[in-house]
Amino acid sequence: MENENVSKIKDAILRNNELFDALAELYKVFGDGTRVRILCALTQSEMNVSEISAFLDITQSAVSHQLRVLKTSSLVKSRRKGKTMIYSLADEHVRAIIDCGMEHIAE
Amino acid sequence: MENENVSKIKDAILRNNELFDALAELYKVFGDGTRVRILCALTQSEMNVSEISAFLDITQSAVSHQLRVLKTSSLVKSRRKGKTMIYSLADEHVRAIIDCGMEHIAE
DNA sequence: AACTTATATGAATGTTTGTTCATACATTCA
DNA sequence: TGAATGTATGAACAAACATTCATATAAGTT
Repeated sequence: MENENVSKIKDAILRNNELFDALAELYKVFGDGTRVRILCALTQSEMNVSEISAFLDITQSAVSHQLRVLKTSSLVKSRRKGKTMIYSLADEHVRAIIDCGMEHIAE
Repeated sequence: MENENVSKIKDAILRNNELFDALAELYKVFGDGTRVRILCALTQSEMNVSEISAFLDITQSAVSHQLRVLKTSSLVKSRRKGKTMIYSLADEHVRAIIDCGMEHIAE
């Protein structure tokens, strides 16, 4: 009986579309080569836009567009330094998520 | 000097597009509400296609299509049981990746 | 064998998405 | 202030993708 209730709660959670959409949205951000590269680059050290662009050999415009996506998703943060904008990982979760995926690939 | 070499190696790794594309491909699979729901459902117990379809209220066809994607990505496995096909998570990494994302959302 | 149930699949369609190009905005420097 | 550098952004275009519908395949049932 207790078990049955738990099961019903689980069902309710599983049917909670908002939660899963949020989860899917998060992974969707990691689901692009350019963005993953940017995130991994920032794993090493913070960088400004030009540096990211040069380091990964991606157009400045493309980098900017993707940085906006990453910032909207709260995966990176930025601060101004003179003419440049320095980007860095927003928190350690990003690293954790990347590592988690890497482990699966390395299987 | 040692440090410089390490840095160069890191650079080389970071420029390894194949690895990041693989990572992005993996996350791309998680980056869809339907697929995440299916995976989470299978987190509770294995299910056949009809059960998944009914449980999540998604068309049988849509479920089948997405199960194929999940299977191609080695995230689920299947076995036949009479007329039905029973699907289950391929391994524990799937659970780990989902949990990892959940933690970020729950922040 | 014919029928029914369960699942898979192909084509069509509408939507989302990443990049490019051009250009605007912001900051420093002369 | 004007020029130069660094970054952001909007529009346009092509490619990728998820769902639906119709139908095919497969296994059990009578």
